[in-house]
Parts: sequence; structure tokens; C-alpha cells
Amino acid sequence: MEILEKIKKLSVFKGIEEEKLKEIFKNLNYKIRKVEKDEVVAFRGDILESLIIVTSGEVYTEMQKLNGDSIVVDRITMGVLAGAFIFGKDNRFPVDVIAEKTTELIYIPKEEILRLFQQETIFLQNYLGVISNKTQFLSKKIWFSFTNKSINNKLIAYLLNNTDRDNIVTLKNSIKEIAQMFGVARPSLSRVLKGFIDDKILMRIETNKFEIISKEKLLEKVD
Amino acid sequence: MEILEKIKKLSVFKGIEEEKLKEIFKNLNYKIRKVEKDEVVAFRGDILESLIIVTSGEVYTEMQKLNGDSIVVDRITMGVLAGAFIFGKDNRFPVDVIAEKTTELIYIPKEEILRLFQQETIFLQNYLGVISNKTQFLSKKIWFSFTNKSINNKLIAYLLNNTDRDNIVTLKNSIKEIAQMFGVARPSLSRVLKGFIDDKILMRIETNKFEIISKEKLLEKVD
DNA sequence: AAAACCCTGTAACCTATGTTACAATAAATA
DNA sequence: TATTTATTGTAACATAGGTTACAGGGTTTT
Repeated sequence: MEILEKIKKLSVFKGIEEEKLKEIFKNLNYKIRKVEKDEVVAFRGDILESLIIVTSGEVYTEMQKLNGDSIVVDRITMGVLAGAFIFGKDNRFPVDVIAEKTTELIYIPKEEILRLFQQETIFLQNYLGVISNKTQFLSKKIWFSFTNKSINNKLIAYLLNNTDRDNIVTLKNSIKEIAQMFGVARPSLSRVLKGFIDDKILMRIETNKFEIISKEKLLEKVD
Repeated sequence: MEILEKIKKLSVFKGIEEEKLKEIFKNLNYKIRKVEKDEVVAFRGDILESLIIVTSGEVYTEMQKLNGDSIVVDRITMGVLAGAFIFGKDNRFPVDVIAEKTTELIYIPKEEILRLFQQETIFLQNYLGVISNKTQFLSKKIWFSFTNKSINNKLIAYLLNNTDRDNIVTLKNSIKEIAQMFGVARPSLSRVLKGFIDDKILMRIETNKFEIISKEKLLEKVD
């Protein structure tokens, strides 16, 4: 069972002994599906009857904007695909799912999943963990964009969240990426950043390393 | 057991026969807590060891903005409180929880919940449903604000989502509330709405009832 | 009916942010 | 090292949206 090698690395099966995992999969009704690059794994609106797990390769999910453009929502290399949608009220895919490269997927029917939950508490806990983390992640994202409307505030929150002791901030992402995360234009973010430096609130140490000269002054900039 | 009367109305216990529910609660290790209006149920950062269920009254959750203002995130009258946080990586409350009025809560330890999951599949499915729905709700919210940046687009998406056949839109909320949902200023929303009416894309039938004269023209307004 | 209140429309004004474009680095590649 | 490519800084300009303020129309309260 070469599938075991892939399976045991997945976070939903973490902590289950290999022997048990083998036993589980021997009696499990599942399907393996291989898709090529650019192949559509699922269309928006498709009904979800099975849990889909990505074991190798990569898929991305995209949504349609009103003007027809589509934006990439998420990328999944290993793990559960849309885990919150199989048990929710609306069990249809909210997004299109497309393979980024050659990808292997496992389909496990919902009933089998429920049976596994009963049989293997660790699996249940892992699964609960996965969707709980997703919810937490989304909650934080919403909180961030809701409480920090201006670029000013977004940047301040970001800086404060990434300060080590000694008030040094090392950016984990490029300015370009941060602007994207914030959903703002890159030059606009640069402008605000420059403003903080001009006002001697921040000091640039390296390209993407700053010292917060005064936290108080920084907080005064909140609008 | 008067608690049964309250319990059986909760969506996480839906579909479980009353007799079984009685049996479950007889052997369950839980605590009841009563709080008065304005009493703090939980502080941001508190560790969650138990599932908390609101059985009567009402609580609201609030978050701190950088400038110290707090905003109300959610209100819960009956149901599970922060259900995604007990099984997630970070099992601390992300928000302050405060009683809106006299409120009764049930605390069930995490281990007991897990035991219940094994014992009563319906409960497990209900619970999965609750957090899944939450995730779906948050996903939609994020999608909406991410794909519809301008008030223009937000309003168009809102109108299209609330059209019945015959292209009549009846607003479910006041303009004020919609502006709040969108996170924009009320006069700004009014202005855009007026724009659509001036351009003969919408026609006002009643105060909060409109006819979409031309869906095509409406979609042309997307930026 | 009068008063008080809340929701909405509307207008004038201002500012933050997007847009575009180009120069200056920095990083990657030949 | 030289050349290309991606990332940033910066500036000039346009505009969507926030702010404030006030007036008209509903509702509720007195």
C-alpha cells in the first residue's frame, strides 16, 4: 500500500500509528484520482459528497468577480479541500478548483468519514482541528480588515504584530506582497511607510528590517 | 430536569430524542452558570477548556480596535459560543464576551464533548454542521469584501443577490444597516444609490423596494 | 396634537488612496 | 562581471469615499 506513505504525512492522520492506518485504509471505501495540470478538479456549484484530500501536487481555488475576472483564493498542496463544506448547510463547492500541476487526490465518502470519526477519535480531533483552525484564520482576517480600515492602521497593526523585543521588525513578506494582503495599492503602502520614516517613527535598518523608534508616536498615528 | 427544556431547543442537540438527551445529561459532567447584565463572561485571552452554550438571555462579543474603541463582533442568544476555538490550535478566546442581559450558560468540558461525539453521532454531525456553517459564513463575507472593493460593486452584488424574478429588490435592511455591513459611510452609500436611480438603472417603488430596470446597465457600472 | 426621535436624502468640502509612469535599487541569471 | 528581471521609491494627478451639516419625512412618545 504505497498510499500509506502519502497518507501518514497528512495532518488529519497525524498521531495515528501506521499499523492502525493500514488497517483503516484496508477497510475503507475510497477512490484515488489523478489530474493533470490545468485540469478542473471541481466546478463551483458541484455537490460535495466526499471529502477530498490532496496527497501530492497542488491545486488552487478561484472565484469569479462581477466583472468576470477571477481571483485565486487559496492554494492547497497537502491536506483537506473545502473541509467545512461537506458538513455545512450548503454542501456545494463555493469555488472552482483547478490543478496547478499533476496532482493526486483521494475521495472518501461522507459516510465513511463519519464511520472513521467513531472508530478513531484522533482522526476526529484532527479533523475538528483543521476546520477550527480555518475558522480562526478567517475570523482573524475579518477582524483585521474590519478594525483597520486605513492603510495607516493596517500597517501599524502589522508592525506591532511583528515586533520582537528591542522593537525590531523584520518583514516576513515583500512590500508588494503585504500590499496584496492588505488589498491596497503598492505605491500607497510605500507612501505611508515613507511617512512613518520621515516622521522618525520608524528607522530603516535593512531593506526589510526596521526599528520602531517610538511605539507611542506610532500609536498616535492611528486614526 | 428543567435544563432539558432549554437544551432540546439548541441546534447542536437537534434530532436527538428527548429520552436519550435525558440519559446523556444525567451522566454528563457539566456546569451551569448564571450571569447578570454587563457581567463579563470571558476575557480575551482566556483559555477555553469547555464548550460554552448559551441557553437563555444574550451575550455579545467585542474586540478592541487600535485606538481603544471596541466593536461588537457577534451576538448569541441560543447556541454555541466560539465553537471553533475549543479544538483549534489557539484555544484562547479571541474576543471579550459580555452579557447583554441576564443570561444562563452551560459549560461542558472538552473531554466530555469528545465522549459525546463517540456516543451520539447526531450530536457530532450537528456540531460539525455548526462550525462548518460558521466557516462558510466567514468565507462568503471575505469573498464579498475582497471581490467588491468599491461601494458601486458592493451595492451591485447586494442587489443581484436580493432580486426576485421580475427584477424587484426588496431591501431586507435599512440603508443605514447596509452601509454598516459594507463598512462604508451611510451618505456615501446613499450617493451611489442615487446615482443608479439618476441613471435610470434602478427605479424606486417604495422606500426600500426597487425595480432593476436593466440588469445589463447595472453590470456595466461594475468597475 | 405636539414633541422628540430616528432614518434618509442631499450638498459642499476634504483627504486618503488608486493610477500611471519612471527612475533607482536589488536580485537573479547569463 | 555584465545583463536581465523583479522589487521598490517617488511624484503628479484623478477620484472615490469620508465628514459634517442640515432639512424633510416617518414613528413613537408624551
